[in-house]
Amino acid sequence: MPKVSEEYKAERRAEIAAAALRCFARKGFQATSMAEIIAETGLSAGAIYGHYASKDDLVVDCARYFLGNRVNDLARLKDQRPLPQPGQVAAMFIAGFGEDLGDFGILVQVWGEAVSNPKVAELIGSVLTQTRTVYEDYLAEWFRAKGTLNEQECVAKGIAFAPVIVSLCQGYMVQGTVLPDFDGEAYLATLLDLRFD
Amino acid sequence: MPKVSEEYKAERRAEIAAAALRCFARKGFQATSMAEIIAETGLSAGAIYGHYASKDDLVVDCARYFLGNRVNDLARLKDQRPLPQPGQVAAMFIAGFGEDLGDFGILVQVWGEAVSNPKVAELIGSVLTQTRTVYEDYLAEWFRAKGTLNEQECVAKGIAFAPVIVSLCQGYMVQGTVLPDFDGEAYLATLLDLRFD
DNA sequence: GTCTATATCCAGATAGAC
DNA sequence: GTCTATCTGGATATAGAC
Repeated sequence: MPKVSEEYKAERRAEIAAAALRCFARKGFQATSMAEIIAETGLSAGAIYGHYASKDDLVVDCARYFLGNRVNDLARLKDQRPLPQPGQVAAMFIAGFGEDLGDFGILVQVWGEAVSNPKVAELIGSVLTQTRTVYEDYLAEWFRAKGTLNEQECVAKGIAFAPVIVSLCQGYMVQGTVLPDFDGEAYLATLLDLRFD
Repeated sequence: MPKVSEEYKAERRAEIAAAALRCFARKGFQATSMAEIIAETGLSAGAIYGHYASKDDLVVDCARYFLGNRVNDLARLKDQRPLPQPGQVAAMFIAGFGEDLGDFGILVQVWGEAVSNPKVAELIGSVLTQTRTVYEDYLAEWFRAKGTLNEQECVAKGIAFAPVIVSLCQGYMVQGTVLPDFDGEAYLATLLDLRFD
C-alpha cells in the first residue's frame, strides 16, 4: 500500500543526493553549506531534512552513490576477452570515473574526508578493498595467460601488484586534480610501457 | 634594533604552526577549530592572531612547512652513487614523509583541501611540479646509466615516467591512510620488481 | 511532504586592558 | 605581545502552519 510513497521517497532522495553531489564536486564536502544544497535542489530546508537527517547522512549517501558505480564497472573487466593489459585496465577504470563525475576532485576530497570522518572511512575502505580484490583476480588471470608462472605464483603476484595498479589510478586522479598542466593522455600511454614481471 | 624581536616572532610562529599541524594531522584542516589550536598551543586567541591574520594563513603556512622539507630531501637524491633504483627512490621519499609527519593523513587531506582552496592548490601545484622535475632528472640519469638509449630518449622517458613514480608515492599514502590492512613493506618490495623500459 | 521562519550553537575574529 | 571577554556572522537543524 505505501508503494507509490516508497518509490517517491527514493526518487526524491536520489534527486537531493544528485544536487548535493554537484555542490560537493564544486566546493568539497565541508565547505559546502546546507543552504547551497537547498538552493541547488530548488527545494526548502524542511524538504531536505524530511529525507536526510543530517548533512553527514547526505555526505555518506553521495559517496556511496558514486563509489558503487565503479565497483560494478570493474567486476565486468575480469571476463573480457582478450584480457586487457594492466595499463589498459587502469585506463578503463579512470575513464569510467571521469564519465561519471566529470572530474576527480570529488574523489580526492573523499579520501581526505575519510581521515576525519569514520563513516566515510569505512565506506572508502570497503570500496577500495573490493577494487583491490578485483585487480588481484584480474592480475592472477593475466599472469596465467602469460604461461610462465605456476598457479601459486600467479596468485601471489596478483596480490602483490594489485595495490600498485590502485596507485596508478589514484595518482592519476590526484595529479589530474592538482596539477594544471597534467597530461593525462601521455600518462595513460606510459602505463602501457610498464612491465610487471 | 628589532633583532631579538624578529627572532622571537619567528620562533613563536613556528611554535604555533607546529601545534596547529598536530591538530590538523588529527582532524583535518576544516574540522579543526581555532579553539583547538589555541588550546594546543597553550596560548590565547589574542596571541595567535598577533602572529597569524587568519586560520587560512595558518593552514597555508603549515602546508608550506612540511611540503618544503620533502623537496629538500629529494634534491639530494639525484647525486647519490650508486644511483638507486626507481623503486628505492619512491621508498626514500615515502620514508622521509613518514618520519617527518608520523602518518600520511595530513598530506591526503591537503590534496583534498587544494580542490577548494586556491592558495593551497597553488602551493601543492608548485611543490608537486618541483617533485616531478626532480624525478625527471633522476630518471634521465637512470636511463643514461643503463646505456641502451640515446640522450634524447633518456630525457623523454624521464619525462614520461616521472608522473608514474609520483603516483606510486601518492598511492602508497592514500592506501596507507584509508586501508587499515595496507601492507606498506610488501608494497615497497613490489616496487623494486617494476620494470621501466 | 513541503514550506517559512526561526532557534540554537559555535565558528572565526576583534577590542581593549595590562 | 598576550590576556580575557566579547562581537558578529553563518552554520545546522527544528517548529509549526499548510
